[in-house]
Amino acid sequence: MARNIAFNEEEAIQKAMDVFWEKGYKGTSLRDLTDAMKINSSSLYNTIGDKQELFVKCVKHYTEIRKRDLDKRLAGTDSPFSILVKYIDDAVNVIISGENSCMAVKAAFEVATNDKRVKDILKEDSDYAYRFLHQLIKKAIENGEISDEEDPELLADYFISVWAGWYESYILHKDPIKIKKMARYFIRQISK
Amino acid sequence: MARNIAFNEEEAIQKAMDVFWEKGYKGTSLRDLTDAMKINSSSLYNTIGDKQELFVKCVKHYTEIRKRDLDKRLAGTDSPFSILVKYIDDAVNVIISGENSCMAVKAAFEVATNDKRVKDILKEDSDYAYRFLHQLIKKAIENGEISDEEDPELLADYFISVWAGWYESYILHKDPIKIKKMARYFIRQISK
DNA sequence: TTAATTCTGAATTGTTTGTTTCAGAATTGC
DNA sequence: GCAATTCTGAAACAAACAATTCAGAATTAA
Repeated sequence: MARNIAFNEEEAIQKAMDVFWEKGYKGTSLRDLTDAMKINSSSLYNTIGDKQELFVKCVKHYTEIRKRDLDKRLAGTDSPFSILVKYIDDAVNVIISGENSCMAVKAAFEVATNDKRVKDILKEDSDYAYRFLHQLIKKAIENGEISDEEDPELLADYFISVWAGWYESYILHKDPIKIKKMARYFIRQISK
Repeated sequence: MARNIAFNEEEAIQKAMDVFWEKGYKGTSLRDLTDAMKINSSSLYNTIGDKQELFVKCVKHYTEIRKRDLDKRLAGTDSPFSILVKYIDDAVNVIISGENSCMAVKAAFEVATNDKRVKDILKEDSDYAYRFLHQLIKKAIENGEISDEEDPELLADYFISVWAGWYESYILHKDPIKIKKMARYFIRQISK
């Protein structure tokens, strides 16, 4: 019988993800990847596949982490509105404290236009965030914390868009106050 | 005395810009560029410079076109508020009718993090749009078309962010209605 | 026409790219 | 321990990459 694979695939993908996240798809060479993953290219090709395949797996990994995060936020006993506010606060803190932008946003602009698989994964990720926001907003409206004149579907889409734009703003201006103000404005607007 | 350059530099940069716009910086090879520009690589290196230099010139060219567009919008006799609404409408139409995203947004995510020159050009471009929006909103508040409780600086930043996010939304969902709804929501919110 | 200068195009540079090969080390079940 | 199987690592692959070279064509002003 055969021996087992000597490297931990999930750990390796995590390492590869970090490199792709920083350098982008085209900006990352296979040597960058194998160096970070600490495996030989033959092992990579025998187990995971080629560069594209690896990238797809990294994006999938990235979105799975985000999915788990959203699930955890729903698991608590906080009110829908306070979950929402906490989520927005945390999103702002991730933007203004991280060196890098969101990998999903970067990949959307660089890769999703050419690679259907990546696009579908990111679309699924976006839809998941949409449903997360949508249900919270809907419940918050029922609780009377958000005005019933607001459209939960629209607001969910709207937040996802502003949030992506905040990353671009922060790349260019590196101004935390700007982002914080916009977040506060968004919350104030939807608050009854 | 010496002969003149046989190719039109601005035309060549326009062609190069189209390629960079579509394929990104890393995704564009020098062959792609010289093919589109219809010049030899030696001519390119003798007149414009290397790939980076060319990209910087292309981004600059892109932002100059946008600058001229904003200036033209201010030149008319329309009210500040209607200039604003028309600008937003046009922005939406560009997003939902174009195959590609905004080059400035794409470049911000792919290149601006590594290349200071590109970042500075894009920052300047963003600041120009900011001033454009800011003055229109301010005047619209003075005219009573926008509530004086709104903060023109915040709203200008806010629109620039949502607008960038709309591009990501459209890449993933290709849903014109989504974008139109969000634009209408933004206009309705600021309308007195 | 001429001499000075500059631009052009084909060929080529060394490097880096993604990918494959294959001999041998490692691990397994029996 | 052994045979079967599979993983590993160094080396090598062709292709693509950005960039350079240089001889000669083209253009200029006198």
